[in-house]
Amino acid sequence: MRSAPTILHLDMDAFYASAEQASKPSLRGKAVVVGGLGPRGVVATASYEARVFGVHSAMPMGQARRLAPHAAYLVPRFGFYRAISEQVMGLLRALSPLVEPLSLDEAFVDLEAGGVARDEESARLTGAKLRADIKAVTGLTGSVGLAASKMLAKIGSEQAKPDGLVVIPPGTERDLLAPMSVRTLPGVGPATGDHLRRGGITTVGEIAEAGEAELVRLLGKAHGQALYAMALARDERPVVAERDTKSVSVEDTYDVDIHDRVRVRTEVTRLAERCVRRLREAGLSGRTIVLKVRRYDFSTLTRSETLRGPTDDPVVVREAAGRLLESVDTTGGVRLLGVGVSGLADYTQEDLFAQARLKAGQAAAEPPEEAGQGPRPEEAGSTGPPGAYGRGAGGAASGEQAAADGRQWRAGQDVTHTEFGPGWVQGSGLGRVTVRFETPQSAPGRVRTFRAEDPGLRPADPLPLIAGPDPGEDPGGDPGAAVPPPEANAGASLEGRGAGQDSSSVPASSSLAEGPGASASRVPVPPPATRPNE
DNA sequence: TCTGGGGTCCTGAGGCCT
DNA sequence: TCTGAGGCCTCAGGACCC
Repeated sequence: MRSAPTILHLDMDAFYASAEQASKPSLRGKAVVVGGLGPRGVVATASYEARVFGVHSAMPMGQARRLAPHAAYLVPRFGFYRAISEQVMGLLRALSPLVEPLSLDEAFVDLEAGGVARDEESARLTGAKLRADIKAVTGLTGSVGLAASKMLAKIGSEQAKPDGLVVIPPGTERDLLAPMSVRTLPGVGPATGDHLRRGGITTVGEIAEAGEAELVRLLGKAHGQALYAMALARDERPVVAERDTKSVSVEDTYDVDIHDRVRVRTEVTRLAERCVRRLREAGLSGRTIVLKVRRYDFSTLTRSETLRGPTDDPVVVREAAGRLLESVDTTGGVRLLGVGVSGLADYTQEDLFAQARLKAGQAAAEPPEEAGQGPRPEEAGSTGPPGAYGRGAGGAASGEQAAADGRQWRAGQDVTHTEFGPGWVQGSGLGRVTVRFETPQSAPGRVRTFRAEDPGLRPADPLPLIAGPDPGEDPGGDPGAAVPPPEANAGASLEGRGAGQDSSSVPASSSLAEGPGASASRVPVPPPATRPNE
C-alpha cells in the first residue's frame, strides 16, 4: 500500500442526466430520467432531482414513472455522452499516463506515475484543479476520491458525491471502513450481501473480525480471500491503462416475447451478424461462440461452442449460433436473445471453407444489412427488436408509428427547424412531434408541435455544452473537443439498431408536454442559468 | 407494465490426456 | 491392460459492475 493518497477516482455526477440538463436549459433543476422508454426499459441514470422521488439506476421504467410522473423521460444519446467523456478522459491523461477508464463517466488515475502528486497536499490540489477544469471544459461536475488504493479512492468519490472531493489519508482506512456496510466493498452485491448477513456479518469491521478462513468457508476461496483483504484495507491492484477485451457480445430484449421458432432463428442470425460486425470493427476474432436465451419466465441459459481456431467469419458465427439454438427449448417464448464471441485473438485464422462459401453463396442472398442505419420497412408490423430503448407500445403497432417519410423522432433527440432553429424532441406520436427550441446557452425555450413529416424539421447534431472559446483558448488544452463529433446524434446512437422500430418516440413524457416552458420562454433568464423556469 | 446491455470473473461438473 | 490422480480444457451458470 502506498504512503500517500495518489490514486484518484473520478466519478461524474449523474452523468447522462446532467449532460441532458446542460444541453437542455428547460430541464435544469428538474427531475430527468434517462433510459429505455420501451415497455421493458430500465433507468440508466436519474438526475438528483429525480432521485428525491426514489428513482434510481436499473429500476424498471414503469416503476420510475409511477414514482416521478412529472419527470422528463429521455432516451440515452451515447454518442453525445462519449464525446463529453473523451474531453474528460483527455483532462485525466494530461495528469498521468496511467488512466484506467471504467466506463464513460468513471476512471482511475495514478497520480504518482504522472509525477503530479507525491503527498496528500499535492494530491488534493491536483484533484481540485481537475474538478475545476472539468467544469470549465464540459460544464458538468464530477466527484473525486483520493486514497492510497483503488478501492478506497472509489469509496472516497462515493462519499464526495455530488460535486465534491474527499481524501482518505493513509493510516485511517480501517477505522473508516469498519462501520460501513459490507455492500460498500467492490464485489459485494445483493447475493453476497445476503450470504454474509446469514453468516451474521453486516459491516466491513465484522468481515475483518471473522477472519479469512470463515470468509473462505462462506464465499469460496477467491471471493473470500479478496473480500477479507479488502476489509483490512489491503488492495494492491494497480491502475491499468490498457485492458484487453475478453469478449464481444450483442443482445436484444424484445418488447413482446417471441414464440415463433422461425422468428427466433432469424433474430439469432441477425444478432450473430451484428456481433461479427462489432468484432471486426475491433480488429478481433474469437474461438468460442456463445448463445444467450432469456425465456418468458426470466430464466436465462447460455450455450457455447468452441471452434478449432479463432474466426471473424459471419457465416461461421451464424452457423454456430444456429447449432446452439437447436439445443434450446424456446416454446413458451423468449424475451431476450444474445450472441457473443469470447476466447479472443487479435488475428484471424482464416476458415477457408467458410470464406469460400461466403463468397459463393452469401453475396447474392445477403442484403447490405443496416448500411444506412435507416428504417427497415420490411419489418414493420413485427415485434420491434429493441426492447430497452424502443418506443412504448411494442407489438404490431410499433412499425406503424414511423413518420410517413421514414424519419424517427425520439424523446431527447436534437433537431433543427428551418424557421425556428435548433431544439430537441420533447415527445411524439399520432403523427405529431413536439419540439422545444432552445440551446445549451439560451434561456429555456418555447415549445411547438409539428406534423411528424414537417419538411422544415430535421435531425441535428448536439450542440457544444460550453460555448466554444476563441480558437486557441481551451482551458483544458483538449484539442478541438468542445464540439461533439457528428456521430453524436441521438439517432445515431445505439448502433442504429433502434432506427427502424423506434419510430415516433413515446407519446412520451406527458409531463413535459405541458411543461412550464412556454411561459418560461418569455422570461429573460440570464444564461447559462442553472435554475430555469419556475 | 418487473427486471437493459455489455462486460468481467469465479465456481463446479465433466471429459480428456498423461 | 487397467486404474487412479492430477492437470487442463470446455461448458453452464451465477454474481457483480457501470
